[in-house]
Amino acid sequence: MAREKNKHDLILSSASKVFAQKGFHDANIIEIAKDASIGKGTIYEYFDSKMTLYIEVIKFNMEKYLMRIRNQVMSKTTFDEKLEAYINCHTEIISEHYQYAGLVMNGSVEPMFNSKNTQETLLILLETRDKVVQIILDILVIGSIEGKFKNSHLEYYADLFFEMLNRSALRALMLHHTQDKQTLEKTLLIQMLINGIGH
Amino acid sequence: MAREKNKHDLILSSASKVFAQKGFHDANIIEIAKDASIGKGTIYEYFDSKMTLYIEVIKFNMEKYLMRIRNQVMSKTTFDEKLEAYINCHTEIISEHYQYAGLVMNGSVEPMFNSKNTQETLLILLETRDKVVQIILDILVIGSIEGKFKNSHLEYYADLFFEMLNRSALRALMLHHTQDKQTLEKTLLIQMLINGIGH
Amino acid sequence: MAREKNKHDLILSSASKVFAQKGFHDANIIEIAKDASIGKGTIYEYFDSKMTLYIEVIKFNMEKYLMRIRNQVMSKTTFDEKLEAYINCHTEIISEHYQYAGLVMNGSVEPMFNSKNTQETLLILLETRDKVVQIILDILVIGSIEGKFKNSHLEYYADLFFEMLNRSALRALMLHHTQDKQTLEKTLLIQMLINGIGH
Amino acid sequence: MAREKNKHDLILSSASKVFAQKGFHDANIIEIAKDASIGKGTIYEYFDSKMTLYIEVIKFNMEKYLMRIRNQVMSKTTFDEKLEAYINCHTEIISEHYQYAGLVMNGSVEPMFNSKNTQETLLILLETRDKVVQIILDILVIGSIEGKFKNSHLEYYADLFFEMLNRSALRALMLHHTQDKQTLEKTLLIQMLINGIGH
DNA sequence: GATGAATGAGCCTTCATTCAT
DNA sequence: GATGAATGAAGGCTCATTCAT
Repeated sequence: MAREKNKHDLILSSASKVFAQKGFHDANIIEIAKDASIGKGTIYEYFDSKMTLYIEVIKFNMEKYLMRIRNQVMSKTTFDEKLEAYINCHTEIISEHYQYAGLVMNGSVEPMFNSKNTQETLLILLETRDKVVQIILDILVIGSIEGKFKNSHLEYYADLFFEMLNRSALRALMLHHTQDKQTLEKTLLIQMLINGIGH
Repeated sequence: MAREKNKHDLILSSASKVFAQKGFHDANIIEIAKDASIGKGTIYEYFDSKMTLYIEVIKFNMEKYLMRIRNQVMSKTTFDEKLEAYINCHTEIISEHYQYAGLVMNGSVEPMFNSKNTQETLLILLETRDKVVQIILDILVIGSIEGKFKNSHLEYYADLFFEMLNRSALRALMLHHTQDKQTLEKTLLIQMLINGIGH
Repeated sequence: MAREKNKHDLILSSASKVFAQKGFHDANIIEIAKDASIGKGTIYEYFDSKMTLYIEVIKFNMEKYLMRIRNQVMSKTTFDEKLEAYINCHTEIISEHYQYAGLVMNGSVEPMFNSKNTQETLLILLETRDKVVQIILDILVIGSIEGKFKNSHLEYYADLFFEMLNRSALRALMLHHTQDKQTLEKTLLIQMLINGIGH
Repeated sequence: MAREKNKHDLILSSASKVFAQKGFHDANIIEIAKDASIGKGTIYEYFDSKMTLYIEVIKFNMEKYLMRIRNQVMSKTTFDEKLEAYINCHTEIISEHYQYAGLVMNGSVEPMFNSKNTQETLLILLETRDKVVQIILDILVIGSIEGKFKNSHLEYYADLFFEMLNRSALRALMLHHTQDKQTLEKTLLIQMLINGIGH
């Protein structure tokens, strides 16, 4: 788990792993410390509290998630390529860290409902969500320019696409779909999004 | 809170309320007992543990949720009516108990990831989900019979409809959409599902 | 340690003992619980926190201390008898619980200097001190009536008597004076207070 | 804070300040280090432990306290002058470092009652006390030579004078007496000590 | 010698669960 | 059956102390 990072990121990485496996409450500081092969106290040298650490973990993962999506999508040029890049990238991320990627969609965080800390975390999630939706909107605009579909309510559709693509990926993971089934679903999904189920 | 229920259901009802407000970990047995105006110990006469109670609460709510959806949808006959009935009913339920209704979609439960208890709970959620998807499939079949769209991959589309309709409702709630915006989105959503964004 | 008290007073009694031996910081809840032969958690059924318990212990002891002094002094009638009763009673109390009796004089409490809690505790100590000084003043007034000395600045002398009598008792204890030496000192002290060292 | 001291005394000085403000337990090594503008580890180059440092601080202050008293008293010649010098000097010291000066009288140290360390500290306090009492005894002997009062039990009275003069000063500080009230009390106290309250 | 990052023992407090009444 | 007093395991966090640099 270690490699050559600084302690701060090492802790973040272990915390990310443990929080993902156990959730905020069932994760405990000792386990995170053990995973990072450091002492309990060291965590408190870098983070004020368990809650703070949790928030930082979320920020950390959202950052990584956004970066990866952006890089993949930007490396393509056409609507079809970009959309596929997005879907593939997202599916990958979800299968690696599905807890955190899922957070963007669920828009909910486990600990301390309605507390200030939760509000801060929610804000991060919503901001990340907005940024991803913007990426999809950019893709849709390209599709529109390519004449794939007409250009109305694209903001709304970007939102919906986001939900559906994510849901589809997450569900595939949870229901342990085969590779074939996933590919079929992906095709059907895109076809339906563009043409509706009427065609 | 009580009226004339038996203690078992009274506890279930209070627990449902408190778990929804606080989540599994932040909810206390004592608070549930107070809400039900009974003694702490009494809860253990009816439920083995906090975890068991939580699972029962989920079962209880899934049952209620399914029942309500079924009743509403069955009371209508055409595709349009049934779909609208489904959407309205679901939106209502979500705004009343969005924590629990949300569970069906998130397919995740807070406490003790990967434990036996969680597996049991997940099973309940997946079963409920399957039953709701079946209801939607029934609606789609009627739409297909009505000639609204062709009859292929309907099982898959039912699944997708479910995700999208739920997501849409949940998001409307979370983002505090106005009534007007909700109505517009609902219309756009159905239009897109049937016709795609190309039209 | 137990006898037949209610739990509240049992805890207070054990806490009094342990706090006296170790001071606030070095005393720990577990030891107090063990001394009272109860579980750690039980203490928190009766007291909100370690700090609260500490304050209650002080109140408890001040109460007992005042009561005892009052009873002893009231049971006598002449100046000489009352003064001796006061001295004897105080000496006894100090040798039994010298930490707490000492507090009245030191006017200082160990934990959290300048915090709200400390302020509250200080107030209790000062109030107790005022009440004891009043008892001594009453004794002095009787002495004055008896013609033992003239009646001026008695309030001030009551204050000084208090300090000196207490100090004398406390020092005797700390320096492990013999009974004889204590008796001699007591006599000398009273003599000096009344006649000064000039006679 | 530093000026030109060696590190050892610099630490002692900062520790003295912080211990006085917070008490032994609530004072942190890190705070002492910050006050001295040095690293935490450096303290352990000069002192074995927090406890050792605390003891050294007490020794340090007792030394300073004795020195000052001695210098002031020696600079005078008559009983009246010496006594006043003592009182004034002590009052000054107490208002500057009342925590430490108070220790001599209280004869108690906060941390670890009954431990070996505390015993060592107590010894220092008692030795200091003895030395101060000796100073007062010297003053009384001069008074006796001057014919102010007869020469019996002076050792005992020296002890009592010490207690009373100190108490008076400490109480004046704690109860925030005005300058006038302090002067009055000082006069009354000396008068009573010499003549008793009967005159 | 000076430093401060790292450590882990220790402590307060919570809360699910038990059980005598 | 109903209760709530009693319990103690568990966990977050602090801080004196160490030691590699």
